Amino acid sequence: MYASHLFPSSRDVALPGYGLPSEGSILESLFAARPNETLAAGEVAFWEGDVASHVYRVSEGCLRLYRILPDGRRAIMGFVFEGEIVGISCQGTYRYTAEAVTPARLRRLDRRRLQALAAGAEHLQTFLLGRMFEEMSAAQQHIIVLGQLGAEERVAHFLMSAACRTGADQKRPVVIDLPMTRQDIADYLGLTMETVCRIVSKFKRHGLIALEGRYKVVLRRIGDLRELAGGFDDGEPSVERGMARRAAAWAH
Amino acid sequence: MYASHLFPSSRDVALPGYGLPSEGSILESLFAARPNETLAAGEVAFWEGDVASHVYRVSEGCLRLYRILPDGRRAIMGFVFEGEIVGISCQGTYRYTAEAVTPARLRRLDRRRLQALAAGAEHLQTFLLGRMFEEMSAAQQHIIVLGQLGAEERVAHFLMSAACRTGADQKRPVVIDLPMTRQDIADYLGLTMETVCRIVSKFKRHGLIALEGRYKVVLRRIGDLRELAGGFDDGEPSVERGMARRAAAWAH
DNA sequence: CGTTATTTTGACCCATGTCAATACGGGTGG
DNA sequence: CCACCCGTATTGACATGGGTCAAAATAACG
Repeated sequence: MYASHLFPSSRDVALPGYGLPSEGSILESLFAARPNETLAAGEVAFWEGDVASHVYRVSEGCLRLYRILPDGRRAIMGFVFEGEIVGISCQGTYRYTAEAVTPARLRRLDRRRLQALAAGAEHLQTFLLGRMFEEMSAAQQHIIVLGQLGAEERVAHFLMSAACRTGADQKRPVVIDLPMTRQDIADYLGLTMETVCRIVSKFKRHGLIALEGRYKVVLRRIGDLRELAGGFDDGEPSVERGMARRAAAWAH
Repeated sequence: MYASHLFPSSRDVALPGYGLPSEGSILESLFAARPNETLAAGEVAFWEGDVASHVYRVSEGCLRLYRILPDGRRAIMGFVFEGEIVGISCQGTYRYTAEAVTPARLRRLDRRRLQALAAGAEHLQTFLLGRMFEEMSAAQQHIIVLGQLGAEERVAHFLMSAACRTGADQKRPVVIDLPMTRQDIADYLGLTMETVCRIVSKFKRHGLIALEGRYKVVLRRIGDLRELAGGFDDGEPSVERGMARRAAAWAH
């Protein structure tokens, strides 16, 4: 059940979304056998409150996951990209609406069937559980971003997360795709669209990034961005970092 | 109901098919067989980054769960009270430090042993999984509080959460215990101590609450507090609420 | 190409943070 | 049991980050 060691902790735990790459699992073959459904931009895969009957794998495109508060505010809980899975950590009903940012395609697995399969397959069970741990970890990371970081830090962190997710991490100029709107980013980071714009512009002005059209960003000085992001990342704390924190904790 | 990360109570597992009372008591009896260890206020049960070797049940007192950022900021991820369990949703290493707010006592279960037991006990497995879902749900709730709510809303939500957890929810004047310091509350809500103070004072001035000493609050007008909290709670969305959200989503 | 939604920028304001001074409460020792 | 003391909480004055409202610029798409 808690066989964590079996799973290499993924490096991309801090990514803005809840879906994580799923390569290398039997899940892949299960999904591959399902039809590839199409979603136009703005269409909804499932609604918050719906019975969580399926687990989805995005084969193409990008989804936003959000909740609408009673007064109309929208909280984006995450984004899901190609190759990632959504709907695993739901119980009973979905906790957010999943809507296509771009035209998208996805395959769905029946939850009950998946559950039944997992019951007999130790490693599938462990894999799913590992996924939940990752989502939990990502949620905790997001809590820290929203609770502790200022606007610049949040945007920098968002860019870094996107970079990590895109794969290329340390390499110099990384180009990342941000198919979502500024408003989406704002709703995800707990800021306004205008603030996101200003900060992006500022980063550009200072040469940290460059824009290529509306939905592509070149990260030109990743080190500086990481520093701006608060200097913390999402991996398991290394020994030294663990110690550093312990020391910091002692200080007060 | 109102959040619960704050107070992830182990009793109110109200989701259909998960966490039946008897399932909980298995875990209870496992814990009951363990020695009751003592922690002085300020002592640490485990550190962020430590190998997550045990699961703990607080038999008395209150713990704060936190992470320290590289620059010294402290993010409190939650509080744990008597009867509650901590450490279930960790993988490999603990993701936060657990420190006693008050003098506390707790019992620990070896994680590997629990794992082994769960492997043969379907309902124990289900129970543990249900707890993880709850923690996930609570984390998502916290994300919304931090990302979308203003300072007053956050404090109101915090008080409501505490009230729900204390049990009495609808009854008029509810007295709640807040053994943590204002700074703790601030670090939990992503505010400053001063802001928390001002808002508490304001609530008092307006007759929403009354203070009894430093660590007890009387909620005198729960309805108003709930409204201030943003009018949303943590339960499964009801049908109407689901529809309302859907409508709101359509609006744009 | 033109049309329209999205983004960007600007001016202004407010909520919340910061810094600093008191006040309070509760634990301790006499 | 009382009084003192120190850490915590509260309040105040001021600064500022980020929100709001509005206008202008830009890019995506037909």
